[in-house]
Amino acid sequence: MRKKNPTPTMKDVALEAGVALGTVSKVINGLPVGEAYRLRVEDAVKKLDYHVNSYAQGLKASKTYTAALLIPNTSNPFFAKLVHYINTALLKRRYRMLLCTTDYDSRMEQEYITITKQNKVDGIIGLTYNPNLHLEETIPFVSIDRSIGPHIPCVASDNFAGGQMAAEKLADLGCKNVAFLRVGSSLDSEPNKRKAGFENGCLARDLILTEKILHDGEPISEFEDFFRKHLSDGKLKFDGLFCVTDYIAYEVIKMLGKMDIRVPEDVQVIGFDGVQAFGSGDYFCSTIVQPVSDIAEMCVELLLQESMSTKPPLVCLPVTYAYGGTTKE
Amino acid sequence: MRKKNPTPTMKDVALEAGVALGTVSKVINGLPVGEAYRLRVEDAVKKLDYHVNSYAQGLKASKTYTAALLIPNTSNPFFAKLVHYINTALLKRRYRMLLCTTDYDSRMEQEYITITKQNKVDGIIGLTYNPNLHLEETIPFVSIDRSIGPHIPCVASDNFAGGQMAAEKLADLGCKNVAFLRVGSSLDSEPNKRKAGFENGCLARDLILTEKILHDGEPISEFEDFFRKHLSDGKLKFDGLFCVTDYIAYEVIKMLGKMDIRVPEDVQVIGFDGVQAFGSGDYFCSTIVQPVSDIAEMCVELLLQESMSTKPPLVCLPVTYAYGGTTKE
DNA sequence: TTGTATGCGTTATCAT
DNA sequence: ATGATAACGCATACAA
Repeated sequence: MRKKNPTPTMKDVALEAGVALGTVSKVINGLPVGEAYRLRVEDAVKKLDYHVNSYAQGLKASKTYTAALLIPNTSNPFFAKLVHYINTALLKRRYRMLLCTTDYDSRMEQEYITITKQNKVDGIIGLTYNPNLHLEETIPFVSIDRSIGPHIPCVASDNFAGGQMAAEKLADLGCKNVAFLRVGSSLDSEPNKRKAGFENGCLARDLILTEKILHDGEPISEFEDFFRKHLSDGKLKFDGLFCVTDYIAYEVIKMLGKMDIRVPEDVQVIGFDGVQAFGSGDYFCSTIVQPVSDIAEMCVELLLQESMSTKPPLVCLPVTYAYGGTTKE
Repeated sequence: MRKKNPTPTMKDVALEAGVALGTVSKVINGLPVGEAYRLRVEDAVKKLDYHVNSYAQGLKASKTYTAALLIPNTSNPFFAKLVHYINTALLKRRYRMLLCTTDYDSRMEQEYITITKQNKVDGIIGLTYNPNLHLEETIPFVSIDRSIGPHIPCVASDNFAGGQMAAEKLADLGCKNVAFLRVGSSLDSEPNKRKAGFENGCLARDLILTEKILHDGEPISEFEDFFRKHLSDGKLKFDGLFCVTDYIAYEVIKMLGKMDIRVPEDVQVIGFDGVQAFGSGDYFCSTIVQPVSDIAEMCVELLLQESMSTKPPLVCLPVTYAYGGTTKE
C-alpha cells in the first residue's frame, strides 16, 4: 500500500489477478483464454476500475483513434448540428473528434492541416471553402458539400431534388410568380444544384421565375433593393420566394416585414437547411430539411471504411419538406 | 529508399541529421544544445516535415493533453459559442477538446464520465444539470454556472448585475410596470441570481414587478395564459418584460405577435445571453450579453492552472447590454 | 493455453 | 555538451 497508483495499468491488473501481463491483454481484447483466468482478470478489472489507455493502444497500433472535423464555425445552426452528429457517430465507434473551426479563413484552414499533422489524426472530414486546399495524399479525407478531388468521397444532400421540391411546393400552394434568391461563393459546390433543381421544377410547373444572385462582395441588403424594384403600388410582384439557405430566408423575412409585406399572406417563403431556432422544435421558416444525422453517419462510415476501392465518389442523401409558418400550410 | 516511412519519427530525424536521438529531443524541447547540432536537426526536421507525436509524448508524461467539455448540446446558440471558444482556448495551449454532449440526460452525463476515464482526460469543464453527479476526486474539474462542490471552481457571468442592468434599462426606457419571466430547473445555479438582481433593480427604480415562474414540467405556453390574465381591453398591463434567456424571449415575442401586441411599441422585451441569429451580427432581441469568450478563457485557465491553492471558488464575469430591436432604442 | 520479451515514439537519467 | 539506455502502457510474436 505504499504508492497508491492514481490510474491503474494492465500491470496492476495482472498483479491483482495473479496472472501475466499478456493474459490480461488477451482478456481485454476478447482473445481466447482459460475460463478461470478470465474470471480472475475480470474481477481484478472491476475491483481496480481499470480502463485501457487508448493512447498507449494507439501508439502500438500507429493509430490515434482521432478524426478531425474541419468546419467554418459552430455558430451557424446547421454546422452546429453537423458537429453534434459527427461527434456522436465517431464516439459510437470509439473515435475522438478534433474540432477545427476555420471561420471561412483559408489561412486557418491550412493552419489546421498542420495541427492535424501534429495530432496524427487518422482521418479528416472537411466542410471547407478553400478552393486550393493542399492536403496530404496519405490521410483519408471525406468532403461535405464539395467535390475536392478524384479519389475523395463527397457527401451532400440531394440538393437538386431539394430545389425541385421547393418549386413544386410553391406551385402546390398556389404560387405563379416566384423568385430564387442566392448569395454565393463562386466556388462550385453541391448546394449550387439547388438552383438547377428549382429552375427545373419551375419549368415543369409553369412558374414564372426571376433570379437574384449576390456575388462574393455584395451585402445582403442588396435583396431589399431587388424587392423595391419589383414593387408596384405597394404590392410585390412575386407570390413565392425560394431562398438558398434558411439564413437568407431569415434576413429576407426581416426585410419584408420592414416593407409591410406579409408572410405568408402576400408572399410565401421557403428556405433550405431545416434550421431550428435554439435547436428546439420549430423551424425558422418553411424549409427543405437536410438529413444532417444521415450525412454525419455517412461521412464517418466512409472515413473509417478500410477498403479504398468501395468508396463512392459522391453520395446524395434525400431531403424533406417541413412547414415553418412562412407558407400557407 | 526502401520503405518510405509514412510519418517520420525522431529516430528518422536523428538519422537524417546524423546525431543521437536524445539530441533531437532536446532541440525539439528547446533545451540547450550545440549551435551546429541544432541547425542540422532543424534542417532535418524541415526536410522530413517532422511533427512530434503528442500521444507518445503524453504516454511519457502521463498526460493526454485532452480536456473534456460536458455540455447539454451544441444546438443552443449559447452553448455553440461556448464550444467554439473553449475549443479555441484549449487548442491555443496545445490541448485537445473531447466534446461530450449530454442532452440534459443524467444517464448520459454519467456515461460520459466513463468515456472520460477511458480517454484519460487531464481535466473536465462541465456545464451540467445533474444534481448528484459523481465525479472523480482526482481529476481537475471546472464548472460553468453551477457551484458543484467545495473545491471545484465555478465560472459564470455576473448574473446578479445582469438582472439589475435589465431593470435599470427598462426604467430608463420609460417602463413602469414590468414582469419577470423564467422557466427554471429547480436546481440552484448561478443564473438564478438574475431574478434577485432584477428584483433589486426594480426596487431601486420603483418599478411594479410581477413574476411568472414555470416549473420543471410546465409547457412554455403557460406564458400565453399568463399574458391573457393580465390583459384589459386588448392592452397588456405590462410595458416591460425581462426574460431569463433569449430563448424565452424568442418564444414570448412570438406569442405577443399572435396576440397583436406590438414589440417594442406596446411592450419592451429584454432577454439574457446575447444570442445572435445564425451567429451573425444581430441579436434576436435586446439582451444582456454574456461574455462567452471570457468565460471560456477563464475556464481553461483555471483548469490548466497547476496550483490548486490559488483557484478561486467562484468567478463572475461582467455582462453588457445590447440593443436588439425589442426595446425603444 | 500461458507467460516472456520486444517495440511503438518520447523523455529523462546517466555515463561519456 | 552529447549519446546510450530505460521506462511510459499496451499488443503480439514467440517460447515455454
